[in-house]
Amino acid sequence: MTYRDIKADILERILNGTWPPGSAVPNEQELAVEYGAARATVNRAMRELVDEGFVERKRKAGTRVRLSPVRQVRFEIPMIRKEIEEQGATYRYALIRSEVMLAPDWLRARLNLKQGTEVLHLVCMHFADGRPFQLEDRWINLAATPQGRDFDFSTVGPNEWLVQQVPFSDVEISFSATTADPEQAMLLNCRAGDALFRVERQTTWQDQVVTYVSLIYRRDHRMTTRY
Amino acid sequence: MTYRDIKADILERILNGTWPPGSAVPNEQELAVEYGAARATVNRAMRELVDEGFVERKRKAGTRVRLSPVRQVRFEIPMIRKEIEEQGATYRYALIRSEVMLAPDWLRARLNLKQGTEVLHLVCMHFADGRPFQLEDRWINLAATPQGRDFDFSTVGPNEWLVQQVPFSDVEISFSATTADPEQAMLLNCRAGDALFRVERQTTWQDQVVTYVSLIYRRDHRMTTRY
DNA sequence: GAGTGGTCTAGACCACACT
DNA sequence: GTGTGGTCTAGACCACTCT
Repeated sequence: MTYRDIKADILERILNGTWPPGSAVPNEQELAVEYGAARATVNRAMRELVDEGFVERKRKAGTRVRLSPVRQVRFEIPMIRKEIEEQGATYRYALIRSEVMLAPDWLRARLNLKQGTEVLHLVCMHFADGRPFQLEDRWINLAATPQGRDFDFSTVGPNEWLVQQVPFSDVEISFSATTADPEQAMLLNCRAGDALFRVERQTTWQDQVVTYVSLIYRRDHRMTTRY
Repeated sequence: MTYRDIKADILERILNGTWPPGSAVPNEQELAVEYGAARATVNRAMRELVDEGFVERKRKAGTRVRLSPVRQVRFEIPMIRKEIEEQGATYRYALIRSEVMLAPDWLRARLNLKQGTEVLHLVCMHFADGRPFQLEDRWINLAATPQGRDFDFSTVGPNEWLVQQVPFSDVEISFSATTADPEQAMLLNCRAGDALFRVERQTTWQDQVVTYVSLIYRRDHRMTTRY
């Protein structure tokens, strides 16, 4: 019996109703005896079942099957170039606009920036087989990443540049729907007022917001995953 | 040194550039000696770093810091009642429409159903503090879940019923934007043509699709998470 | 106080992937 | 073949939390 077998067996008993939601699961010692395994092996199986949201454990109280399984989705966030190339399409990038400016009020409030902070505002397009795929509207905090001021983003996209500057950080991401304004409609080759799919991402490093970006896709775009 | 300390220390070295992206990390034996810990303890720390996308491991080849961080998002998918109640709002549910019918062609194609399969089509509203929050447009495969035919969904929502009836092995979920048709606009109290945020979910058990549901939110709805 | 899970250890064998 | 991670074991001690 490997920990995988034990995990699968326990999960089977949960799913087929042997141990219904809310019921107690035998303790590790008992399961170890039943499966003829070490307690550490049972423990690993159970820890993964906790991770996946099937059971809850408390010291002394023991292990119980969750009433309603807390299912989690895991998304990979690929780089746009990879995403397009993995679809078998040709990737093309274009810088539309680039300007250094004082952070506008809405951005200052959102990113918690001091008054007078300069930001780099970039608007870029990402094409798949020549068709507009993603509109990237990015704001880079120059107080956190001053080297961005002089970098030439006309051939390298800001995301590819940033991941080399700030390798790992804390990210808040959100998905929503929005409507196309006239400029967005022109760039994405749709009509003003059309529904668009939007991903917003805010990246923090050491308590300082590095960048805020709004990634806008045409209405028919789907982000899909399995679990 | 606990495995948490070891993990934190290794992560620190990755973040501060001691072990830059692409570089090799010492093997488990060496790290165990360095930290004065058992190899199993180092192993647990490293396994979590793999889970979190910071390093890659291969037998024989050893452990390397990932070049481009494959960052992953984890979403919890709460039940709608909980989602609303956790916002401190009052939840209300209403069944709008319920009918048994032959699966329409687009659904048959999507769910891979045989011709002549009967499905239950439900349209439901979920309200937060009396305001439309989510429109649920659900299709239940009666070949997989025949007991749904006679259940009364006027007080219990289909999701709450389903999780008690059917275990599920595989879920495909996708996010997109769509436009309100006249009926949706009326139910969600917005205008036809408005942008809406849509979550689609298809649930499979033992190679048979159990249910397909489209969950529609008003434009201002955001799904947010951190990673 | 006592029962349960959380973690660590030292040692072992195995499976894979590279040579 | 050989080096690496993957896993298991038996035993131990600890930390939380319930009574």
